Amino acid sequence: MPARAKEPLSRARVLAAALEVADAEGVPAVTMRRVAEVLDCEAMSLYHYVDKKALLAGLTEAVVGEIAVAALDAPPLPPSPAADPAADPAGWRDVVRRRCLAARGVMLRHPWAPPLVATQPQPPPTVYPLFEALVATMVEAGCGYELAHRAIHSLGSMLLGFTQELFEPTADDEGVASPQAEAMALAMPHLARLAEVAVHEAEGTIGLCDTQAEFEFTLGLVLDGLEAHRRAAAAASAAGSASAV
Amino acid sequence: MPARAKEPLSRARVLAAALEVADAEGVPAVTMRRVAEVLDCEAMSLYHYVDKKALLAGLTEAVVGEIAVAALDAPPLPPSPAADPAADPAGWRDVVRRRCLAARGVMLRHPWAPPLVATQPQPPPTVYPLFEALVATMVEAGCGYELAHRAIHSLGSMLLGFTQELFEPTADDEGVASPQAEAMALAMPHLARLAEVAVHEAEGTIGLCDTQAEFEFTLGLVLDGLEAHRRAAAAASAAGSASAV
DNA sequence: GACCTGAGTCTTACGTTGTAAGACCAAACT
DNA sequence: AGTTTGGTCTTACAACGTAAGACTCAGGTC
Repeated sequence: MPARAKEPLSRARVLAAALEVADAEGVPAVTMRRVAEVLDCEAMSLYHYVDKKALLAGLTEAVVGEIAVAALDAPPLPPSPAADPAADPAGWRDVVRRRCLAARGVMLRHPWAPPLVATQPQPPPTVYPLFEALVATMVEAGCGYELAHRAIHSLGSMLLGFTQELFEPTADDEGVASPQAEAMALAMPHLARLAEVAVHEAEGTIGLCDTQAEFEFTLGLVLDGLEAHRRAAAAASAAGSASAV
Repeated sequence: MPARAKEPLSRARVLAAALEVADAEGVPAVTMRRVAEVLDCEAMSLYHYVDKKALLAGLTEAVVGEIAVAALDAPPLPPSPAADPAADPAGWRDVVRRRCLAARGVMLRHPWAPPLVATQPQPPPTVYPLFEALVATMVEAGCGYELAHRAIHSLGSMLLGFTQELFEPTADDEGVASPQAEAMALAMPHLARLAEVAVHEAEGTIGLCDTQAEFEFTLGLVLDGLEAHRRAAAAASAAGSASAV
């Protein structure tokens, strides 16, 4: 599908082409020549806009930007008439949760993204609007800046880490158990039992692990933990001001 | 430091050389020729043991194996005389916590590892002993297999994700604020405020974010959440068996 | 002894990658 | 007209992964 109508090159067009290649053929296929081919020009022409490093950095910028807009579009807070800060102490969790799920949705559409992001020396500036929104939500809900800061770290790392199927025993279970598999099961009784249980439970889902469910579970853990911290801090500060009165 | 006394090649020696190169010069430097140079032989000689893909897979296997032994060595459970299952309901958290911290320690010694692991199609078999130990600890403490399963996912993803400084504003703060930085601060008041607070707090630590502290905080969040689930499940099953009596 | 065999290593060679150097070209100024 | 200049293309090169096959040499067989 190359050969557009020869509109002029630009950094944006180069990055778009790179994204196209990455989505269709994976990051290793993103070479200067391949991208040039998509743009119907020569590889060396791209160097006026990016070299290889900048190309990958731009690609990162693009996905992260996509994540940011998806997360920001997700939930502009339900009606909330004349919202009083600290009036809706629990609602912030739903807002943050939905933003995280939206972000994860984008990651799933670009499964090559997490390792790419992880190799970049700097996070792209396109995350900042999302950070700002998350911090705003949390601070307005009565979490302090420290807690918001930690939340960013926790949630960001979750998002980066929750790509791979750390488990997934190659989907060749319940068939003829190979001798080595049997030996392993003997050596690791708990894992073997776990696999059985998981298989029993997984009736409906594809594969052994429902990664989406795992993600949502961990997300819930983290959000509940943050909320507990918020409440504790709020109680402490209330007690403090009460004793001051 | 090449030119060993010409002991014969072997898969193990090739992998050790690759690890050496990766630690000293990063993953991109791990080329067939570079590894061969360390082993004082020709690149093509390596192909009897690994090709490039297998080399990187073996490297992954090596780090993950290192993680597993470090985590397993960490805490063989404090004395615990004649331990009664479900007698020490909270102690499991410390065991798991120390294992996770040990695992992270290894990751920090090989900062190139997370993106490598994330690009591997399968997790290396060297994780399984660690998984087994973690599941054993949790199950014996009264967590069910489902909860142990989720814990593996949560903790594994944390470990993978918590590498990068998602934040770290290039360490050029408090100097002459560039006009663009000022514009950004205006557009993102909460982030600007957060940065101020973080700087104030970070007196002692290096950089803006104390990633180790963030990791430990999130780890605590997750472990506490898991413990809450364990307790809830234990209470429910106790009530169930009580009503059955 | 001579001979073969096969695992392990090395030589050579090819296609692909990123990119330096500079040629080329059209549009914009002087 | 001539000159400048920003953008594109040609050519070329070093480094990469690896296919093909030649070499080396310890071990077994006659």
